[in-house]
Amino acid sequence: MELELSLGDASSKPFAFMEKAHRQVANKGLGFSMGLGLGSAGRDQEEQKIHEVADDDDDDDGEDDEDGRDQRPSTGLPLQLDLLPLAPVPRNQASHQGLTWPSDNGSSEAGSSGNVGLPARGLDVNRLPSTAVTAAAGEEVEDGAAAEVESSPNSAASSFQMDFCIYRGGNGGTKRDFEGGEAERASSRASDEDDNGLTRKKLRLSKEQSAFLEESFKEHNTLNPKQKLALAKQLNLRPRQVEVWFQNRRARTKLKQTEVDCEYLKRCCETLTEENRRLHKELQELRALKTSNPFYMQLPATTLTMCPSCERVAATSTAPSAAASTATTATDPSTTTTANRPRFYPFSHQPSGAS
DNA sequence: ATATGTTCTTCATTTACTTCA
DNA sequence: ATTGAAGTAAATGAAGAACAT
Repeated sequence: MELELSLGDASSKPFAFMEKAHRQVANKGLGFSMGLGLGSAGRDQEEQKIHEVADDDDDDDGEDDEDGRDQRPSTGLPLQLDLLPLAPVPRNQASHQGLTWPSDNGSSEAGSSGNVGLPARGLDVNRLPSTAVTAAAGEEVEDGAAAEVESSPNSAASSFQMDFCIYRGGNGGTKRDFEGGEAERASSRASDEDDNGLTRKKLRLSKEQSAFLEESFKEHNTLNPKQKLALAKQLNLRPRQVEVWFQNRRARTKLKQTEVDCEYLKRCCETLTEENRRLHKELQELRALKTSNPFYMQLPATTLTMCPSCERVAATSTAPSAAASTATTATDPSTTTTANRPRFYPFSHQPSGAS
């Protein structure tokens, strides 16, 4: 039995303790290992682990690796519902997880999937009317890529774009209905932006836009530039909005994971407390045994040892003479205790390999 | 090898907006 | 109908890493 609480430096060997724990569990079901890495190491994997299952099937196709930076082998991390931050993932790590994202050829593929049965109603709450967009194109100083999208030949007429118009529709339960409120809000936003660029207007994404982004996020939690542009085009958003949405989404995922981690650690703490209580009790019993048996009184030290064969824990002790001789010659007690000292095994058998 | 600039990411924070009492 | 607190999520800016030159 081994109690291991690892704090920090989870990046050095991320799964060492997990392997140990799994071995022990497999052996006798008594192993308990707990790893806790604190710090920034491996924060990226939290999200990745969450989606690893979904992404596993796609790891090989690599259709999104055209820009070269995203080409890297699969990490092959084991699927674990553990809470252990892993080693840091290289940038754009998620890109290799292989989603079938739009490529250069006009993104019609993604567009067809992107339509997801949503009706095109020709009003976008997050975009100015096409004429206004044209007029305001010069004002898009925030994101040069947005202008690129707008000016792209592919974007002309937006035959494949999703046109979102429902503002938190359905049971989202806003007080405003679409027919009146949305058009008004959209136009009012446009006028606000036109009035002064200083007032930051937060553009609420529609339910459909959020759902589509959510689906995309399930496939990948990060975007490469092409994916970002394609998504933006599909959703009729600025690329910067898509990027920000993914950033915030990753933050939410991490926050949720942190909550789960806290819950898990709480349970682990309770378990360890209970284990500690049990070990204290066991220690008291052993001390009582020691005082009641004069044989043990002559031994210089009593330690708990696990039998390598049966892995039962028992008290072992060194013989006085042997202990004295090693004490005079040994430079490193930790190495001499097991290597040189004759051992007393209180088990019913002699463990294999024991001298 | 080193310095510099660019791009991208995460993180903490701000702020617009919604919901509810 | 109004208001203010609380919650949510979009947006911002700083800092750092990776990469190219």
